[in-house]
Amino acid sequence: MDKSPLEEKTASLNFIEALIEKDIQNHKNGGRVHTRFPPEPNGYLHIGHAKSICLNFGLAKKYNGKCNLRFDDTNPVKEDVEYVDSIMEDVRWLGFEWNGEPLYASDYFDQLYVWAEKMIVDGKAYVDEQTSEEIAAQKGTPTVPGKESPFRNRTSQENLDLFRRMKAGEFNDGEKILRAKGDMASDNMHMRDPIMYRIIHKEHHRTGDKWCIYPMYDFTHGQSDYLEGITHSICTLEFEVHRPLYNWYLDQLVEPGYRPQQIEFARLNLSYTVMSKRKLLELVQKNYVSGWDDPRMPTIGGIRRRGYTPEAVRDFADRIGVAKRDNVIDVSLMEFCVREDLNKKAARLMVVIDPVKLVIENYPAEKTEWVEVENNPEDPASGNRMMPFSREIFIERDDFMEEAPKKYFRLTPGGEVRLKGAYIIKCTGVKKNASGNIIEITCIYEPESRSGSGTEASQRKIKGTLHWVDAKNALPVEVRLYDRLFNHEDPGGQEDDFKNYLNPDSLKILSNCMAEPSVKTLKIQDRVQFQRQGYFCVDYDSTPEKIIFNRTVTLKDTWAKVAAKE
RNA sequence: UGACCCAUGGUGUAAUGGUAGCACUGCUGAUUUUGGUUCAGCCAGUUAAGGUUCGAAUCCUUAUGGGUCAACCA
Repeated sequence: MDKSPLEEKTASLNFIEALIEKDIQNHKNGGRVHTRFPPEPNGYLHIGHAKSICLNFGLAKKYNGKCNLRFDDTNPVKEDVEYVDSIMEDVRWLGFEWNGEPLYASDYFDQLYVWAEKMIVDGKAYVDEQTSEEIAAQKGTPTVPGKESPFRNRTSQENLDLFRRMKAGEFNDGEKILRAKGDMASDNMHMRDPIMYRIIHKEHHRTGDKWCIYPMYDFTHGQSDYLEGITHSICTLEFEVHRPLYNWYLDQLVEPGYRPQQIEFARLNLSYTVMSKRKLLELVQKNYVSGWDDPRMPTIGGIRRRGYTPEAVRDFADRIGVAKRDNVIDVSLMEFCVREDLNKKAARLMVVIDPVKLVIENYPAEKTEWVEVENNPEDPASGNRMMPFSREIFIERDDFMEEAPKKYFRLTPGGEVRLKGAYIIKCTGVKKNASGNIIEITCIYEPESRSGSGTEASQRKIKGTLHWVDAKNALPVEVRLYDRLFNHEDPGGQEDDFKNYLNPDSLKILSNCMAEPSVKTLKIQDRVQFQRQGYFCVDYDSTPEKIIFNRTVTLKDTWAKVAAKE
């Protein structure tokens, strides 16, 4: 039986959970927990949003509460339905289902308008008709107090009339705005007569041409939370300074009592990538990547296409924790999470990425036999499969060296190696072309050494085991080797352009890889392990004629480290 | 030269006045028909100085460092 979260004293809580548990114990809001994920539909979601999604939906789940999906769509200039659909897809892919229908801040435009008029009638808001430059100039700076607008003391009647005419479309964009009467000397810039409404003659993706005035974020978010009965309104640190305004608007508009509480946490930063919408957009627009879902992008679409599982992403979100201090998570933690998940789930396959032909001289020319190999040693239920084996096979070019360092235990001239699932072979020579490149390796095999035969020869201890593919039955496939997009830990935080730190080797396309015949049964997005190499998934571009794999992540490679040191 | 927020190993995160722990990374070693997995172990931390206290990572003060705030963006 699951214990209630409140009884689980053993697990430590993050500061938001601690706060929520205190609220539940104090029976605040009747002990309800209701969160929301409030994206603006003006771009694609990235791994930072995934942290927020896991947090908000995860909290609701943990405390038997609800989590709304609410699109913060108050600016028709930037927003589009295209994004709404992709955001819903991403949230669902991560494995979460929102409470009821998707909600929209634009659903509350009528109520917000009523509230705006109330502010005017109460003498707490006024119509300003200065230019944005004038307003900015008189707003002061964080260290210099602002000055009051010359339009600040109009009568309520005049303000109401002007505001209604704004709504009626009598003015052009930017001609007039509605401002709240805050405090132009406040240390908090957001309290210096914040703008409530602006004129935008633009069709809205949901309300069409009903409105030509649109509320600002600050005049929308808290009220939306209030209307939805949100208890804990979780957002990132940069909204901390907005909190006084968030609370102030509600205090002006609604009866004392229930209030949603804004709580801020530190956004996710990941090493070796950029997260800002602007920079990601630039990568797409200038074709440094193939699109928003390029497998190198930190977007949820990119991560999905790369082959990450939702489970791995959720586990990652769990492990990075939630706190208020700025942080940079090492991307190797994310790689760890996906390896750990895929190790349990991914079927093993033999694929030779950089093939070189190997001929077994003492193996009959016409013979093909079938050998049995495990699908996944970590999952006995996954069973075994048969692979063809014959005189000519492909092995990895890296798995042979004419002059090898001491700890190299793959194939060398005169050396022995085991072909996984098949026989022990011994190298007898190499053939090279005119330019000195190896074109063929020759070996002899030990006929008694077949794997699983139980013979003494088959049980001999051999240091190296290679993956291989039967040449006659090999299927050529394309493999896209992805690596980190940037070769600097913090490409966005440098003096010069972040694009100077793009990793030139972030994508290598190899089109002559040789796969075992069973790859034919794979479908788009299937995830597998290429034995000894890494985890791969079948790309969207794949067709039955041309199978294409994306490398999700390499296997940990102890040898690569040793070799690099030599 | 203002207000607010933050400060624990390389990274991230716990310890809620009472033994500084966990994970990732890195490094050893064992096991292994994946140089994978698994297992065992190691390196490494409370920004500083005062104060309160029997006792401080935790509370207070100051300093230092980092972050946020001056869109008719969210």
